Amino acid sequence: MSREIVLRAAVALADDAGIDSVSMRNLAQELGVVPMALYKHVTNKEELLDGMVDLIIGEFDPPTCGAGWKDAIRQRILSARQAMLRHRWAPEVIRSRTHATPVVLDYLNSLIATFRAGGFSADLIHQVMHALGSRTWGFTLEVFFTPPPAGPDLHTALFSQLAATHPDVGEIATAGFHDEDSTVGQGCDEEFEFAFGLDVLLDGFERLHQQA
Amino acid sequence: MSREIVLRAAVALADDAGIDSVSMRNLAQELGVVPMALYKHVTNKEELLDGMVDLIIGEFDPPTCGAGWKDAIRQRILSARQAMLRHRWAPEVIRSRTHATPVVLDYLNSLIATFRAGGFSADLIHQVMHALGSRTWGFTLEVFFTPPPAGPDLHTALFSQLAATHPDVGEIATAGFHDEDSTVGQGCDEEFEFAFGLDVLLDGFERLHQQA
DNA sequence: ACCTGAACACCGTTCAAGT
DNA sequence: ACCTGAACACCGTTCAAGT
Repeated sequence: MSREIVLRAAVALADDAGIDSVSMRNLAQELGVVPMALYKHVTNKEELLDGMVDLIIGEFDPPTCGAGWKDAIRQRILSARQAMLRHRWAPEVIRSRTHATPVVLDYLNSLIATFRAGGFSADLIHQVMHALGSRTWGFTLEVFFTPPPAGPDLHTALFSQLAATHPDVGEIATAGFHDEDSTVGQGCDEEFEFAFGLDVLLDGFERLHQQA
Repeated sequence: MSREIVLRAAVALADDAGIDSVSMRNLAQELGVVPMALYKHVTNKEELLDGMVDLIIGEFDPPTCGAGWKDAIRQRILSARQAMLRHRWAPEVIRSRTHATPVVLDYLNSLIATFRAGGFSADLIHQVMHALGSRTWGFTLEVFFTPPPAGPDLHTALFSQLAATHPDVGEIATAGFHDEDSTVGQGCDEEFEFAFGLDVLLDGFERLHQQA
């Protein structure tokens, strides 16, 4: 029993059974231990979640050397996105963090260093980091676009209802499908959407940097 | 006692005492009613939160006619941001929604209609809505950049510690301050940051639209 | 038929009692 | 000194009993 073991068990539990089942009581039971025993390795639940995020950041690709700032940032952020896909609970936990751990600061530092190596001014880096927002962590907030977990038939029913009441929303929701065989309402290519938004921002940053 | 009264009381309670104090039990007590009485007007807590979001969307400016798509979208989203500033709990609640209510769909519809009136293709509108992400709701996810609620002296202490361990993060965090008198670590002009990121995206959308 | 209190199945965390 | 079980102060929601 160490902090490391507790954190890894928490990540495994979240991967398997979802983040809702990561309670102090449940995690303790998973480890065959009394709930209060966890508080020896973690001062409270917030610190447990901080530690889980640290482990996930550890899965991000290290910064690539030699490439320009744009490719380096792009690749780094896309690798962060892969980590989010492996741990679907991670975006929700990351958003709920208020405290930056040393591991978080190291990651931010390495992104900043990449922009700096590309000749960006401190002021522009500041704006750029804000503009990227949660994209630095490999996800964006897709509010209300996330389809509810349901069977494909219920899904189709919900979509026809949507198409009837809000035809424009229905058309836009299905536009840009890259898989022609995809069922109606099955969802679009999230990888493509993510990269699209990222590239609009990175291209904008490049233009602003060249103007300065 | 009507659904309207329950929802307005919930919004008022969240404004005054924070979203954490909006529990079914607490809200019922605020209304001088037994907890189970709320379930007459709202089927569960999720629906209560849905209704609260609907009320906040009702505070967004109506679409402006006559202007181009870019100004119209920009003004609409900045007005959404003002609503978020009046109800600081709203971003957290909006992010947690999985279900789009009719009010939400109407709002999305009106944004889509604005892009369509500007001549955007359905495919481009699809990408553009994804790229905007939570910005359509007047906020972005500023993970780990939100300063913890603390007195200004504790704040300065935390910042000097940050500057010692991660000087680059410290410099970038304070770069681009627009108020020269602002205390170290007091935070930057959030209004400016938000508009900056929004404009990088809108400019990118304009360029892509003109190329097509 | 409607309303409502107690109860159920949970939380995170405190704290005193036991070893 | 260390560990731990019971207890505290909460949740959202169910459900049966009372009117």
